Amino acid sequence: MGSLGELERSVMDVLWDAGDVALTAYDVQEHLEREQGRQLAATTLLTVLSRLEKKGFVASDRSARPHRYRATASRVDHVAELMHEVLGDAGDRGAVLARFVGGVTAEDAEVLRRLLAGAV
Amino acid sequence: MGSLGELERSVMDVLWDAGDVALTAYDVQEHLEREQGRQLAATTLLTVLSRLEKKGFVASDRSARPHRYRATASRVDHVAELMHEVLGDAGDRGAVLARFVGGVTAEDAEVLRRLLAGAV
DNA sequence: GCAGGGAGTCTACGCCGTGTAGAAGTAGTT
DNA sequence: AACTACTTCTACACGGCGTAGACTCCCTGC
Repeated sequence: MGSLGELERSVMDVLWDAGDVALTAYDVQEHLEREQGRQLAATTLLTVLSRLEKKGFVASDRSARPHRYRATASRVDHVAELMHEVLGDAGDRGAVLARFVGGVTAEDAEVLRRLLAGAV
Repeated sequence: MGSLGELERSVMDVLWDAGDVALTAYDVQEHLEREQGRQLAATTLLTVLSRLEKKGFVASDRSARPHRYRATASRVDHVAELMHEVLGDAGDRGAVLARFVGGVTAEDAEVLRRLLAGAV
């Protein structure tokens, strides 16, 4: 579906790093300030979080007074899904996989081998 | 690097399908008309081709009078690279690969197994 | 060598997504 | 009821992309 802008991605990173803990917009604001030295108005984060929610990337708990937000999927899930999406409109899947595997590090190849072995 | 818009992607598809044959803007125009029923001005295609060239997706031969354009990389290369790019900013590569492999079809898994076996 | 015409580039415009935030509204606390 | 913390609404600028007209250039035939 929708892709992520640069600030949106930063916000998602904060939420993803928080794991299952739902954060408030102010938490996110603080994290960005601390980790990136980026000073943003609270309303900016609220807006971004709303947009992310509309896109389905975050869910919110509006019963808590400072609303709390959490990512709907983990970063791992998100990235893996992106990979599938990309592979999806590839044409020749086999060829793409070959090229993909060809460019992968030795460790990654080993990981893949193990994963595929388990699935027999 | 840069991503592709919707028309840009269509144009790339035409070029990719053409393989090594370099096409003119008018060829592309005709293909889009025929395959998608999409009527576009020639200048539109010229503009898009220029932008694609600036982004590095196509190369042009300007000695031929109707300039000829070809894709710099195959679709397969492009898609595989995208997959690597995505995997790149993943955080936990192993976890992503696991999730990725988990969602792959049986045939794809078989293909991967074969590819990885060969690389031993 | 010059005119005509096909082809390419320049410029432009509208739309939409995104970053950014103030103003205005709402609700909980005292 | 008022104060205040929080949220939503509205807004604006900017850049990418779809789209193409206007303008320019260069080759070919006379």
